[in-house]
Amino acid sequence: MAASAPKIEARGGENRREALLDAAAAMFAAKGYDGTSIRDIAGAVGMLPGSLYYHFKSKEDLLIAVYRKGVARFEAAIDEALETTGGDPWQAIEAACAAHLSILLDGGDYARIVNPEFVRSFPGEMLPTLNAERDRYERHFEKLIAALPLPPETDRWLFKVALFGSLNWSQTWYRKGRYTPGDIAGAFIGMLRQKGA
Amino acid sequence: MAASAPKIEARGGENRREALLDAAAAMFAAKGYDGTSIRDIAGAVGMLPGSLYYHFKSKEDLLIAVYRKGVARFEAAIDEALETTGGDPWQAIEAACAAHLSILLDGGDYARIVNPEFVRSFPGEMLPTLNAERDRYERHFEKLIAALPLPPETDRWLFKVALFGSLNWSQTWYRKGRYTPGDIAGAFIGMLRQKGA
DNA sequence: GAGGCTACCAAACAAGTGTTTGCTATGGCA
DNA sequence: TGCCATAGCAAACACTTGTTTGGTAGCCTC
Repeated sequence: MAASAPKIEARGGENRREALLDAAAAMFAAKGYDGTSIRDIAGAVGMLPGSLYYHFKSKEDLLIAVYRKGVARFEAAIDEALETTGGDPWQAIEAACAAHLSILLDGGDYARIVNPEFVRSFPGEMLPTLNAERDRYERHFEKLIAALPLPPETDRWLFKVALFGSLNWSQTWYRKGRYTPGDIAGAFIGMLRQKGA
Repeated sequence: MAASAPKIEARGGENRREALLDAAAAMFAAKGYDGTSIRDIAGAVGMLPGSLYYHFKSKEDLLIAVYRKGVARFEAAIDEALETTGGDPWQAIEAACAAHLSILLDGGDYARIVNPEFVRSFPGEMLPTLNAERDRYERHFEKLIAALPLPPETDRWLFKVALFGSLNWSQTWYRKGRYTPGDIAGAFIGMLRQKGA
């Protein structure tokens, strides 16, 4: 991104763009990409539809920007979680899962956009771009799983997708109150952790 | 395709309705509900857009019909799987999971529609109707899980959503060839099955 | 105080949307 | 033969969609 001018944000410069991103994230999450119109988004921040095109060159461009911000939140959360965790691999992956869940469940609207099942409804040409972004994030978890003391017959790739499935599925049933992200992460890891190890 | 029946089937009674359902399922699965137009669906079976309204009274009505057919497939598959399974609870749930996966992964386009993450993009008023349909299906699994000899501290509800997450997530990574639905079901159940029990 | 840049308005554009309406060709039944 | 339900055509309806274009008020610099 071009960031060479340090003063120009004096008047609603970057704020308006950010407001549009927030509104777009909220409405995409609520009604889907196709279900949300430029007029909806612009209207939510008190703008006319045409004015949005000053900040984003197309609706797809806006979506990509929202998506990037979503992935960045996940990455920041597990980076922070892993910094404060000791060497025990089970503890490390549980912390990463808890961080993942905290963004997924309480991280606002941006997190919803990142869900691959959500992404499937997007215009096809942008799919490779978005998936590459996501793959990079998942690699953090692959490393953590590689360090786990699992029974030798365990397929670690299947382990990853099983874990990811459990985690991401929580979006469909989670309601605030009953369980915290930490509870869920602990329970899931507990189920997957063989008693002998 | 039409080897022995040349043109006469252009006016088939129930066949045309079924053809519309198939086309709708395929296009909903590929491009989403909003991304698919009545013209697309009607055109796919060689009909004009208005003619579709003879068979379905609205686009939402068509979607509900597709969804119902999707859920019915899942139910038929696990009903059949459970009939031929012995009394061992772990064996029973593994069979149910394998049946669920075989529909989810190789069951064609109808299966995709049932995914809740997909359903979230549907018009809001129909959500309760669709979810009730799905809850009924999930209850089969709740019964199977209730019969499992799990450690006493295990939250069986979290066990269910963890398992369901792993299973349904497979839609996002599965490609034909490497694993069969049976392989995946066996591996997932194996991971969740504590060695001591 | 002239020029230029930022951020936006106002209005239109062509294309596509779900749906309704009136009509018609077909085939079975009395 | 006449009747009637079936299954679909043809054309329009009112509306929404993403996007473009031309203009302009306010600020900053020279």
